[in-house]
Amino acid sequence: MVDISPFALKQFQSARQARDARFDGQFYIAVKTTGIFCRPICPANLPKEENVEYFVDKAQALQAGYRPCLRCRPDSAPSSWAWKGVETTFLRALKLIEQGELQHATLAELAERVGISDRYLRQLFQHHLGMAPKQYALYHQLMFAKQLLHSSSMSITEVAFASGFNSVRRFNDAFKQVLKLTPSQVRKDTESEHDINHIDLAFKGPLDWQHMLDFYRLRAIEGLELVDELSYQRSFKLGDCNGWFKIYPSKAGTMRVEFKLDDTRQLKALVNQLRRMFDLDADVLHIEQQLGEVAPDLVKRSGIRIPGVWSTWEAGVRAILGQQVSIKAAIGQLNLLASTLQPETISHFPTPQEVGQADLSFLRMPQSRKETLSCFAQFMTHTPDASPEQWLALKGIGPWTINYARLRGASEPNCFLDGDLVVKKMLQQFPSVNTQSVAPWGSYATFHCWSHA
DNA sequence: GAATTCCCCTG
DNA sequence: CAGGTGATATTG
Repeated sequence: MVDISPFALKQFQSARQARDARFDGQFYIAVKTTGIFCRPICPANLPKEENVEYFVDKAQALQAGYRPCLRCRPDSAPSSWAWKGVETTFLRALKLIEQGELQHATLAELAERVGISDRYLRQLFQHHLGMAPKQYALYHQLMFAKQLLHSSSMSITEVAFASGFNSVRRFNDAFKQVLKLTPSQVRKDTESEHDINHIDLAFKGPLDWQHMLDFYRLRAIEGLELVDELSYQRSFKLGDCNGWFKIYPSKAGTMRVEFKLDDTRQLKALVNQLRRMFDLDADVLHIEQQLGEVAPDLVKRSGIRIPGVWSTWEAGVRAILGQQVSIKAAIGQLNLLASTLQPETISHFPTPQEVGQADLSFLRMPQSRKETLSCFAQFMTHTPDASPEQWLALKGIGPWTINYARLRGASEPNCFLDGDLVVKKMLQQFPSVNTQSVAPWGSYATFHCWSHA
């Protein structure tokens, strides 16, 4: 037994009895009679006190010859889905539904995606919400539709399609049944017509919009992105659909998005994209509190979220062009790339196809880097959904490039760029900060480090 | 609602 | 270690 203070022991004992979730991850309970060790929250029968042994680290328990419990999975990493259990499985499904997953996938597919049976998923919804998943999805679509009726100039038909219905009849029926009004009645009630469509995205907690704008401003591509004092705007291509948006804060806790879309059925996809890009779903207060426990002064300004890039492809290109040069130099090349491939007006970031087919000799950088870019473009043309990890196989793409893409392109929450120059410097000032200690919020730790510079 | 799985205890 | 028990999560 490794030494544990009598005080801590007392705590562990009562925490174990109560299955206190607050102690989850802080210690492990090994049962001598079975040779198995568990987390404090394990639902299994409580072992007798005389049969247990406590460990602060799972490695110690392993070392002592115990095997991890199959129910509470003490071996899985904290913050992994397996660790968090059914509660998060449910929340994950909930989020996917809110993102419109059930509009194009079946319940069975959704269930498989979160790793449980459709039967059990239904049961969970009944338990947590008292309604079926499909019902919840329907409510969401209708709320979305209602907002559009108020805030857009789209026709009722367009609104129906934009909110995931495949027939106007069905849309009208469902709308009337739930909201007790017809869509056109709602439309009539809104005061004035808007010449430009908009939609409001809600978020929780602080959001340092200036920090985000500054970040984008420094890296904006001329003609594609425009960052002014209050807003960010850009043109884009979403699948086959061209579009444009402008985003800025409106009332507290709300971002307003003005948009144009060739195909309004892509609106939900755009919304999902923007929520990721501007990190609107992050629980910032929770994250900052956790980071504050690691290093009290690390969080200098509150509300920092991850400024995302439109796609992992774009993030990859930005990372490659940014290898070993200043931000300014990198943007120069990006501008050159975009304006050369689209001489008249830049309607979107160059696609993998466009870059792959282009002769890149006009770029002013080492030949090897051009080859890397070209090679990356070919790769993304054929396997657009490959995860950044798989890029490692490509010549000229290393961990730094990949981590940057994971951080900004995929908006992964736990990418701590400890290889970054600025971050390295900050680590001397914050000795307690490292990849382990800031997990699972490494990405936020990275940005907080940068904000000190 | 039954069956299965998994854990803990005792002999 | 085998056999028995209780409890929970998950499935068909």
